[in-house]
Amino acid sequence: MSSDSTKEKIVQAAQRIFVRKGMDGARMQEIADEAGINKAMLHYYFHSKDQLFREVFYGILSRLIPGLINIFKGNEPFEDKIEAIVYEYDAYMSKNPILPQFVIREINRDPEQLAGFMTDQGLDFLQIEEMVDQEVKNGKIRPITFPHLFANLIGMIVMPYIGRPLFQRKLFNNDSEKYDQYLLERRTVITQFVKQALLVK
Amino acid sequence: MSSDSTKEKIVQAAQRIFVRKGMDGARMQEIADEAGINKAMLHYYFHSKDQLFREVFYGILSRLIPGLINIFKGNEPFEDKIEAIVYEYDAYMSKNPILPQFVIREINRDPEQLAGFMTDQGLDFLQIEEMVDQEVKNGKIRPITFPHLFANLIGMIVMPYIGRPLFQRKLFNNDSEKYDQYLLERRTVITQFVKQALLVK
DNA sequence: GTCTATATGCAGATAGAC
DNA sequence: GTCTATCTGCATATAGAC
Repeated sequence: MSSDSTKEKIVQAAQRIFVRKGMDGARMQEIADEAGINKAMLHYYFHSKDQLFREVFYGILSRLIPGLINIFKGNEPFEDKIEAIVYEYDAYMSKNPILPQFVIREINRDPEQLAGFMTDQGLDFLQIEEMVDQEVKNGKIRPITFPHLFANLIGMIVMPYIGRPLFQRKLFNNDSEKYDQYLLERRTVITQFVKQALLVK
Repeated sequence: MSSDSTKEKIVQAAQRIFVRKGMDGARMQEIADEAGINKAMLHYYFHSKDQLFREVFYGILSRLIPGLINIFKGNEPFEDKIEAIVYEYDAYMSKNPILPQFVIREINRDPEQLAGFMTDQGLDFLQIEEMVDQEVKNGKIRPITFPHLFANLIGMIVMPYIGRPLFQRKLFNNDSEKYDQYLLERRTVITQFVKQALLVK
């Protein structure tokens, strides 16, 4: 149907523009141009810019979360889960480099809704918390609580994407290819780092 | 002089408002109200909102950087430096919780200027890079390059501040006091985590 | 459903009196 | 230096013809 395809074109275009410019920097006109349609059509399909943004944002997010949940629910040993999480998350971000910015914006704009969305998606932190506690109790990893482990992991994964424009300049002479290489390295580096910090020999 | 004190009042007010709402969320009117003066005065002392923001932002930043540099330049063993960095940085952020958001915004708005500012302040990453390489070469710490160590450290420190509205909800039942407690804990947790990951026994 | 043209509203910036 | 009043521009949003 032609209506569906127009809506789809809009979403695709909005994704690209939002990814390139972020929510604030993006202009509805730009998105319309990118989609090859008229600005008014955006409002026909999505009442407001904010709604369009959220549609795109939660679309991207909802394609990430199930993978993470599956990893948590698996029966692999803890260290393998860590590795899988890092790889899954990082690979997804390399395809959607603006995702952290999206999340940060949404965290501050409407944390209630974001939290609710995660719950709806089946992301249950309490469950994971217990899992981590168990690992500690069983002497598999050094004592740490989930909130700390979580902040450590996400922080390490996300930081080079958030900081890229600065880091690339200050640390890699603004060499974009070297930075991409660096990003790839981080998967193993982070995994190693966490294992060394947590695994009891 | 009354002119100086007005300018100072503006900066103070802007700091509070920017900290509370971020650059985009802040309104010039709000800042004027907070300062108890007229909106036009803002433009008298600072030509534009952007300039005011940068004045505040770089003001806050310039009070952080010297402390960090001093730590790097000291002769303490590596692990003590890590600990000192974490404490210094984190303590500063607990007083300026919006700082990470400021930095993120500026990183994306004008990374060139930010990079230049850091250089002006005497923050030389190359120098630190060599220091880390030396520690590795001397077998004091496990192999890691500075860019990786840097991203790991900053990421872990900064993440709970960036993610607070979400983390507090999902991990601490929205209990603000518990979250403050958690933030305090992180200083020792991060230090421990990094030491365990890097120090060779 | 799709377009052109226009309205709305806001926030930053300026003019100009005192 | 400080104010009131006003302008400007832009970006979102809508009206209405086809």
